[in-house]
Amino acid sequence: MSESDHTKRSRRSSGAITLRDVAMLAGVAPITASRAINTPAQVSPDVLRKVQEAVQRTGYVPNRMAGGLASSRSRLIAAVVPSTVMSVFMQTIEALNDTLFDAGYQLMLGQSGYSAAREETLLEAIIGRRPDGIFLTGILPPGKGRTRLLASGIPVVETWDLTPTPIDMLIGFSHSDIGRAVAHFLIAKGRRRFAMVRAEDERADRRTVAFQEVLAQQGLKPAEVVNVGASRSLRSGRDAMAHILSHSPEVDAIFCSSDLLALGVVTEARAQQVLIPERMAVVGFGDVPFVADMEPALTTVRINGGDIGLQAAQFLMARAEGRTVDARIVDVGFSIVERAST
Amino acid sequence: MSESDHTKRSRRSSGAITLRDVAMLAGVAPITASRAINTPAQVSPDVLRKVQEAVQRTGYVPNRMAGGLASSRSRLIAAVVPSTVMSVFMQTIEALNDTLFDAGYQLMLGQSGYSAAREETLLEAIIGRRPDGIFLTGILPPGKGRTRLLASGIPVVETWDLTPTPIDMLIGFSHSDIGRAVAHFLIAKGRRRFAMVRAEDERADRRTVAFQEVLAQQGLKPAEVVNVGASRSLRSGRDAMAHILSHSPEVDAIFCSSDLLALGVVTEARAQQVLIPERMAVVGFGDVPFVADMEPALTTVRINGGDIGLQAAQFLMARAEGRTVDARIVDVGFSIVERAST
DNA sequence: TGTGTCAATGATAGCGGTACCATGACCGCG
DNA sequence: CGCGGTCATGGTACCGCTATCATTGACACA
Repeated sequence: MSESDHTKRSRRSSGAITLRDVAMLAGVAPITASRAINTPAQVSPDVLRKVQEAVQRTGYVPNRMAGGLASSRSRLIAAVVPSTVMSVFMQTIEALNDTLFDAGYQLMLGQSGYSAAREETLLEAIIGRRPDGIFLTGILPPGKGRTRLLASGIPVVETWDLTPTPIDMLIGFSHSDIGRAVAHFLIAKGRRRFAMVRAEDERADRRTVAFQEVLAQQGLKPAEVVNVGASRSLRSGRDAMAHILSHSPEVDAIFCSSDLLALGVVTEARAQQVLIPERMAVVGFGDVPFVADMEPALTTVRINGGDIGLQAAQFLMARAEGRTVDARIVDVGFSIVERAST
Repeated sequence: MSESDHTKRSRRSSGAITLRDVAMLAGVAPITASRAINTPAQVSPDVLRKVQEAVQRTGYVPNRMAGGLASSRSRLIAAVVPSTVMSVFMQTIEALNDTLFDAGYQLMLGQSGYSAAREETLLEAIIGRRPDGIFLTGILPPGKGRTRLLASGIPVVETWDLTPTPIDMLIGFSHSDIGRAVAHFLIAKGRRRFAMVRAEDERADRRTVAFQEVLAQQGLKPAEVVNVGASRSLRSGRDAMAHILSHSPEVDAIFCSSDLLALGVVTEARAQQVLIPERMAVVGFGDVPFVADMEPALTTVRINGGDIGLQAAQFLMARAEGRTVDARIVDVGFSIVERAST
């Protein structure tokens, strides 16, 4: 009845409420309290009620680090993205996170910053947490990181790309196909002199190469390529467009490696009174939410980023729970959304 | 010398390499291996070398769940954002993550989705991981979540707002001040009939109220307020602008609650041949990276989001490491960046 | 009445690390 | 030469939870 009738805690204890406290209050063994919380069907209604009451009264929040350590299931999923700001990947991450959260998983986010060295450190940090699954944007090239990941045995989903040799699972689409499809699309529209505005990125590379191949097959001149490097801003798009207009005035169609760059191209075009689509067709990439309502509305390559996130979450959770995933490689495809800029 | 001269592992073991394995290979006790890895200064050069070699050979990655459990330091920081897609907060999150990562911390991301119920569940999930710190965008209103957070004893930083009664630490700015400042700014520019385009959000509320107060003080008519609800898209901005133009044609200045809405307003203006800034001044909020290069460049309220993330990271790490933070409330202020839209 | 089955509960032994304390070697010093 | 102090290393006991196996009692059935 006094304020000090509880046993003294060990010096090492963090002092927080533990399952033991709840069990004591409910008058059951810790393991029974654990069952009442995690698998209520396994305990009697009476015990269940008492434990729930004790949880309420104490404000107990289970320590998931301890639980994870004991059960080898962290209920943590790690995601690696190159960047978070204004990135097409965020729709995927949002869908991933939503799906995971509703199923009781937590998301750990890591930024690789488009740098291989950083990615390696990041992977090590991630593996250290023993997540139940790892989500990667893009494909991990062979190297130490890939080896480590393989050795860790953690389920992995690579996304936003296609390869016959994924680490584990894969949900993506073919960048080469996109390059080809856009080339055919623009040629069918009557365009003949092309330019590309692209960031430094291996996937943009493959779109570029495929795009150029189609031009060559059709006996057209290769596209003028402006590489804006790591700077994926609207400004870079504007600068690239200014460069194209002054150095290659004959160009009548531009394929950009992101919607933001395309927005820059369109913006510069307007500033210089270049009519879109009359004099210049512009195609973006990503179909981020706002490009449909721009003026002119942007023609772009639509990727269902949310779907990638959703499926990735389901795959990873399935594997975390011991189920098998049969379709390990999923091609979600893409579509060219034709709007006013072409 | 054979392939089976190692002791059999317990049935429960995950089978991964543990510190014990490394220690055995190096011929030292586990605790010594631990020291070699975590506090190399405490061991002899000889032992250090042997342990490092063993780590290399085995590909050992420490289990941070176990470490965290034993030391009560998870090296995990949780961040709560309303949304990740096209959000002004992502610059803050990027800076937060970068700073934390370089110091060996990992970021856990949670999306509250602008919903109080979800935020509560989220907080519980977060506390269960025993992070060393929690980053919140916005201020947590009194309620169960706040109580729980307080009870958990975990360092908390609230951000992007100001209050005299934070849970713990606070890095932000005054939304009322912004509302007032923008009102004065536009009045000084000669504008007299105002409108506001805003999303449903308590902080936007306070900017609105303060804005209206100034108008009242100056004997001006209250601003027309268009509330776009939860939809923060460019489309909503366009629709709101269309509504204003048809219902309140006398309006000559609009303050938007986000840059994206402002972009919508500007877009609709152009579509309807409404001259900006001649006939209509537009002010945004956030100064996201691309609005400076739009046409016309957007006048907006600049918040140094990166700085908030950086400082928040430093505060949380300081507290996680037992140091004290003296300035618990930091006002990072804001500025009105005047560009071509006013 | 014996016994097999099943549901509910409990005891025990870890999961993989680290805090804490103990030990022994070595050193300098009075 | 004895003593205290420092350094490197090790032993032990946890951190807070769950897997695994054991126990108990109720009940059905022969």
